[in-house]
Amino acid sequence: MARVQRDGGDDAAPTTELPAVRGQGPAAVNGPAGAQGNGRARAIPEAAVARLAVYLRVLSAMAEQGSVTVSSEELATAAGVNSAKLRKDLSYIGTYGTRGVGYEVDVLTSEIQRVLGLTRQQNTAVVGIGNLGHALANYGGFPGRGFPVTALFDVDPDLIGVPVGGLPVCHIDDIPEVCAARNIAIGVIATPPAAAQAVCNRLVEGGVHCVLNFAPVVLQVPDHVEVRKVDLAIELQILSFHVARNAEQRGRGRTAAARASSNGEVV
Amino acid sequence: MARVQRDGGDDAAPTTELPAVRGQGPAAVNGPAGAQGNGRARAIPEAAVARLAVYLRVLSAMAEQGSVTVSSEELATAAGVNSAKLRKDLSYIGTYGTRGVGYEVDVLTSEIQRVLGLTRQQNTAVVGIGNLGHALANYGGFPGRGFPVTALFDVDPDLIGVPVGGLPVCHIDDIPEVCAARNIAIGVIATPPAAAQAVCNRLVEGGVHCVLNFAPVVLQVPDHVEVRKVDLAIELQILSFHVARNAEQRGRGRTAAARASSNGEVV
DNA sequence: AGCCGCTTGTGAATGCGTGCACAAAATCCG
DNA sequence: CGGATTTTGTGCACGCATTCACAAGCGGCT
Ligand SMILES: NC(=O)c1ccc[n+]([C@@H]2O[C@H](COP(=O)([O-])OP(=O)(O)OC[C@H]3O[C@@H](n4cnc5c(N)ncnc54)[C@H](O)[C@@H]3O)[C@@H](O)[C@H]2O)c1
Ligand SMILES: NC(=O)c1ccc[n+]([C@@H]2O[C@H](COP(=O)([O-])OP(=O)(O)OC[C@H]3O[C@@H](n4cnc5c(N)ncnc54)[C@H](O)[C@@H]3O)[C@@H](O)[C@H]2O)c1
Repeated sequence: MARVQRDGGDDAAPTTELPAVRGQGPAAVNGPAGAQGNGRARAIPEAAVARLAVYLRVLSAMAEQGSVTVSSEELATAAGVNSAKLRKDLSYIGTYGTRGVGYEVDVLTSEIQRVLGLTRQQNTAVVGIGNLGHALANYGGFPGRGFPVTALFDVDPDLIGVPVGGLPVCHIDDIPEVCAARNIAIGVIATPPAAAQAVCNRLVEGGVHCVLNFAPVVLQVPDHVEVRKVDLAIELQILSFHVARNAEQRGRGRTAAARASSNGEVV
Repeated sequence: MARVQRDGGDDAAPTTELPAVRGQGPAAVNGPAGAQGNGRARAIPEAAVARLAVYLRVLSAMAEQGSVTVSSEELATAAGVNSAKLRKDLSYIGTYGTRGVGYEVDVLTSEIQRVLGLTRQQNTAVVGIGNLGHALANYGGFPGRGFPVTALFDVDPDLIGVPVGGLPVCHIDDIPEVCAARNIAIGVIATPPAAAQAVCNRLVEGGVHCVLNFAPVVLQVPDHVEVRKVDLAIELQILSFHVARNAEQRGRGRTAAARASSNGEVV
């Protein structure tokens, strides 16, 4: 397992340890006895991790554009957040800014990459090479960001062995074996909902600890497996709720608060 | 007042008004004067709205399976959440349970649909008919859940006029006009990142108030427009963080306490 | 060198979300 | 018909997240 290192990482960094997220479990264990032995590393809130990934993308865009330093204000507006929140997020990973000046783009970039574990590539597998699976397998944004797609799986006999995006499709019965052999870290499920749980179980068998699920079902997994789901229908329904809310608000004369233009347009 | 009209159904329900979410704006304006005049309707937390959509899906699966009533415990485990949280979520939309028995599946279904604004279909447009856009246009799960795809747009001359999923592709210059004409409520952006902002602006011109964005950029929109983004690279990076964290934890002997069901929230 | 303006980093306050625990209600059963 | 049983609905407390506000620190300017 060659620890594939990304750009010329200063892997040295002796001071900062890799922090751990803090108790998100029920009844957090922070009793008086809970004081954990590791003196240093502060915890990173889950919500902050998600934003760090956004900052990373904005930073890379700025680097391409030639910027050398950024202020928290600049970076914050580009990322669509409050500047205080941004500074607090960055403070979780260390102190890399210069007061009165801002942050060095490349320093901040590599520090965030380090904390997110992006100095090491994560092999990814896609299961279910249908409409969505094809798009995912062909998408250049994954390998480009350190997530090479190194295995594809499906159950359809017509697909087995066919190369998609340059990689031949394997049969789902081989999931455990192939995942273990190719050191797959992340499994992406793009099968019909009915098959998702079974596929997930196979992935876990193959030693996959992280799953990204596109199928609209709630997966049951052992404690040590992390699942994130992307559910487009739910996203649309949340938007639908806002449509209804806005229509309601527009119906009655609402206090100035939020509205900006809201001129004549009707639903 | 044009209260959101929902189809014929049981509009009776005199008690429950359509509630509004509370301050989600940046720099929320909830100053001391912010006390809103509407006495009754309680606010639904944003997080609860996302979960209601999940409950809805689980409920429809249960209805197909022939269930007539569910207890909060059943529904909660099926949805992957705490039963207390589920009951609290449901309490935001009204009181439809029977103590000692549970909830009637069809009643709960229609009440959640009502609150989410799903009694009315939301016309949806997809912009950028590439790999991802094709998958979205062909996906049956959208029209099946009340989000008919009624417009497709692209800039590629070879695509204009070509039917995809039975619907011909229009040119992006026609976005404002076509969106207004077809009463598009939700716009889905699946273009390359560089084009996303321009496309978004056109959608807003066309009267679209809700946008679902797949392009990895932060969109700038007027206050009255709601944007949700689906960013797969960020999802993978969050998973990557957990890989790194677990590797770290596994390095040292860590107390068992750790993890429970975890995730839940849709990003 | 010393002062000034700018920006970071963070303590503190507030608000929100979550989970617990229990009273209220409704059905079932003796 | 009354009590036992079950399950809802919610008050309450706690912890996380967000935001404010400001001292600390750094560079540049005079
Ligand atoms: N297409 C979209 O835009 C879209 C949007 C949102 C959600 N989804 C979800 O993503 C999933 C895939 O969608 P799709 O449109 O690509 O569907 P699809 O039918 O085009 O593709 C499904 C693929 O999975 C394969 N498959 C079926 N059973 C399998 C199994 N047991 N193991 C492995 N592979 C199996 C099929 O052979 C097929 O290739 C579905 O769950 C769908 O709900 C899709
Ligand atoms: N394919 C995936 O699995 C995937 C995954 C995550 C994110 N994304 C993102 O989704 C977006 C689309 O991805 P894709 O793989 O479908 O790309 P793609 O290149 O296959 O398709 C892009 C489509 O957008 C069209 N287009 C280009 N400029 C346009 C413009 N100005 N207006 C309208 N249409 C325009 C192109 O003609 C093409 O049809 C990208 O932003 C990508 O980063 C894709």
